[in-house]
Amino acid sequence: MAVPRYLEVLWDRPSGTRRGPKPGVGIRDIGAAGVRVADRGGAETISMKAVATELGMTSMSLYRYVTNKDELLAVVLDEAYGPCPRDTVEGGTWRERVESWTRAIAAALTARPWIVDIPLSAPPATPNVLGWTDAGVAAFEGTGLPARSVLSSLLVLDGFVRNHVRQSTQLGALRADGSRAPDDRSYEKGILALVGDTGRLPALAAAAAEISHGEASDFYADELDYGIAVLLDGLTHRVESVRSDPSRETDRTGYASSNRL
Amino acid sequence: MAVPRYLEVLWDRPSGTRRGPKPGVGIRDIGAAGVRVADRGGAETISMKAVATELGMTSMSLYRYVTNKDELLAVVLDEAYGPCPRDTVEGGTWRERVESWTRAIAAALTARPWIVDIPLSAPPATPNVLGWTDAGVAAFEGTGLPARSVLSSLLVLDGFVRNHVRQSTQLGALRADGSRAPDDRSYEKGILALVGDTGRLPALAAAAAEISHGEASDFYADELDYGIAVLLDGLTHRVESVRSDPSRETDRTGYASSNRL
DNA sequence: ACACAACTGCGTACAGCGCAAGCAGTTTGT
DNA sequence: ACAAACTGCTTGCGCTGTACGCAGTTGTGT
Repeated sequence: MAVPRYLEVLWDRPSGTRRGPKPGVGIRDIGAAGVRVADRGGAETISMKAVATELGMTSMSLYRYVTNKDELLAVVLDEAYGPCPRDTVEGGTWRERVESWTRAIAAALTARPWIVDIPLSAPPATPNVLGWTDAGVAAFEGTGLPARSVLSSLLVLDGFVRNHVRQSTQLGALRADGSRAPDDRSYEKGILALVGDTGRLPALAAAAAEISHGEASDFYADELDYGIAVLLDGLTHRVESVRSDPSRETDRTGYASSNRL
Repeated sequence: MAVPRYLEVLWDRPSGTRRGPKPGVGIRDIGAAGVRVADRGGAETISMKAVATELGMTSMSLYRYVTNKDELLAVVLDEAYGPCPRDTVEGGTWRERVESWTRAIAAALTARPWIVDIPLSAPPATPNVLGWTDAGVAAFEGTGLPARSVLSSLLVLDGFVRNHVRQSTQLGALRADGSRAPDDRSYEKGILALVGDTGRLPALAAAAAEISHGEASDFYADELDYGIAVLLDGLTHRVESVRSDPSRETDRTGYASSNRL
C-alpha cells in the first residue's frame, strides 16, 4: 500500500531522475484545468475528456498523470480549495480563531459550490486539503482539548459548512458562481402547498406557515450564522468542562450518552 | 411549476380515472427495487437499467413512472429512509427527544451508508423524507425556538450525521452493509507517514502522532457521541437564552457574529 | 556509439450510461 | 365503434471511463 504517484508529485517529492520526454503539463495545471471546467458547468462536467481538452490533450493522455477519475477529482479538489489563509488562525481567542477558520472554509466553498458535489470514495490526502485541517488544529491550540476531540470538532464544523452550502445551492439561495440570491421562500411555500392539504405532517406544516409569512431574509447568511453560533457554543461548553476537570482530557467517555442505539 | 407526477403518486393523490393498461408496478416497488440494487453495490450502481431489470422491465419502461434519473433517485432515497419511527420524538425532555431523533437518523443512514452518496440537485419533497423533518420539528416542541431556528437546527444535526457516516465509511470504520469495523488508525498512520517527513503541517502531524499511540477505540461511536454532545450543548445554550429573553424569539440577529466574511 | 529501458502522448475499441423517438397492444370514455 | 390515453418495448445516439497497443523521445549502461 504505497503512496500513489499523484500524491508524491503533489507533495513535491521528486523520485530520482526520469527518462523519456518531459511531461507536457504539471499536476497543478491539471487541477487548474479541472477547476476551470467545473467553474463553467459544475462538478458533474468534470470528465477525462473535458479536462484533457482544456489542456489541449486527449483524454488518454491524462492517464499518464492520474490512474483513474478518482485521482483526477482529488487533484481538482485540492486545487479548488486552494491554500488555507493562515492569518485566519492567528491571534485572538481560540473561539475567534475557530470561528474565522470556519468562515474561511465557508467562503472557499461558497466561491465554488460544486466542491461539495464531488463524489470521493476516500478522504483526499492532498496538501491543500490537509493544510486546511492543519490550520484548524492550530486554531484549537490552547483549548486543552485532546487531539482526537479537536479532529472531531473540525469534522463537525466542516460537516455543517458543507451541508449548509449544499442546501443553499439546492434552495437557490446560492448560485453556481458563488453569488447569492434573495430568499423568495418558494421552498417553504412549495412545502405548504404540497403538505398543507394532505393533513399529514402537522408540525412541519405549522413551521412552514410560520416562516412563510415573516419578512424576507437572507437565508444563506442567517443559516450560516446560526449554525456557527450553535457549534461554537457547544465547543465552548466542551472546552470549559475540560479546563475545570483536566482528568477528562484523555477520557472521552464523559460525554457519551447512555442511550446509544 | 406544477408538482411533478411522481410526487403526486408518492403522496397518494389520485388524479382522476386513467385509461390504458394498469401499471405493472407501483412507485414504491420502484423505490424498493432501487434499494435492493444499492444494498448490493452502492449508490453508483443505481442505474435505469439495473433498477428496471430488478423489476423485470426494460430501462425505457421505467420512464413511464419517472421522467429522469433524478426523480428515480428521489424515489429510491425516500424508500431507503423509510418512515420515521415516531416514538423517538415522544415523551421526555426536548433534549432527549432531539438526541433520540438524531440517533435515529444516524441509525437509518448507518444501515444504508450509500444514502449519503446519492447526488441530488434539489431537496426531495417526498413523504418519508419530509416525515423525518416533521418528526424533528415535533421534537423541538416546547423549546420556544422560532420555526426558522428549529429548521436550522435540524439542518445542523442532519449535516453532522451525514458527514459522520460519510467519513466513517471513507475511513473504513463503517462497512457498506452497515456493520462496523474496528479502527486500525491506518488513516492517522498514513497521514503521519506522508506529512511527518515533509516538515510541513506541524499541528496536524502532532495531532496525528498523539492519536496514533493511544489505545484503540471505536471511531464510529466516539465520533458520533462527541458530535451529538457538542451540538446538543450548543442548542441548549440557544434554548436557554431564548427562554431568558423571549424578545429574541423572532429576532435572530442576537447570535449573528460581527465578522461576517 | 549504440542498445535498451523508461517515459509521453495518441488512436482505437469496448461496455455501459441516460435518454429521445417511435411503435404495438391494451384499456377507457364517448 | 372509435379515438384518446396509457404501458411496455425496440432501436439508436452521444457520452462516459478506461484497457490496450503503438510511435516517438529521452536518459542510462556498455
